[in-house]
Amino acid sequence: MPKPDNRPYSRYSRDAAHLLGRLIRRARIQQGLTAEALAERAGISRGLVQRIEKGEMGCAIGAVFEVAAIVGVPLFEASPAELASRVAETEYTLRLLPRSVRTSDKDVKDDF
Amino acid sequence: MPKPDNRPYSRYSRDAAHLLGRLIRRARIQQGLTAEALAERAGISRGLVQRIEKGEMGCAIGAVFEVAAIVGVPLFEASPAELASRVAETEYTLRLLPRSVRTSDKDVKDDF
DNA sequence: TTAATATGGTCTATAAACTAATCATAGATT
DNA sequence: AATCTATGATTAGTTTATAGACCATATTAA
Repeated sequence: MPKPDNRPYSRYSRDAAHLLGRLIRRARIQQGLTAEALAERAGISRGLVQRIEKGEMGCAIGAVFEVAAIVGVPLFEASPAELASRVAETEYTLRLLPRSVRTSDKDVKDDF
Repeated sequence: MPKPDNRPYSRYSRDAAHLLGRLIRRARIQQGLTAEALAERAGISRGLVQRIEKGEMGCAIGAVFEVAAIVGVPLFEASPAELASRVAETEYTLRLLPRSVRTSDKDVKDDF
């Protein structure tokens, strides 16, 4: 089951997708860009742009991020250089961690 | 064409997806969570968790954001409350903008 | 008000994601 | 070193997203 749209999504992830969609839409309109024009630049259909701007959970993250990049919505509040830097940094700390996890269940830490 | 993985993605969007995947993987391992255990909690398959952690562009944004939320990777560097606040704020400024865009092509502003 | 067009919605065909199962390997624990 | 298990990868089958065309409506500009 590929996670149908009526199933359990947390409010946090839904809010995040929704916010991203609205930020994209706002940026597009502020730049006087047509939904169709944006779709062309991103190499996707106008219908997909609409779904992205609505924050639908089924859209491919590649399409969403690409559109965001085109209209200038920053991802991770980071510039291109900062993004690359964080990728490298995360890649490094990841190498210091165990590559496999022992027990199946442990403590959860979703507080932030 | 739903944007096949060999096609033109900007470096920025690819870096963003890649970073998110690695952040998720790091958080999961730090919490001693098995890929399978994480998949169960998110209601998706283990294979999808693997693809998400690799930063593949075809994954549904809902699945990616949900997994991120579960392991505690902040989206938009924001807490749940901040996220909701930004949604409302964006929704508001969006209402002040024209609902439809006139000309097809205008100036692009992807500098940040 | 009228004309032009951007948007929103719906439909069908196609491409792709996703699941589930399996296998091989690497890693961790005793 | 030996055992147990998590991970990585592959395959086939199912479900879904996406493209593309279309129509109706709303919005903008003249």
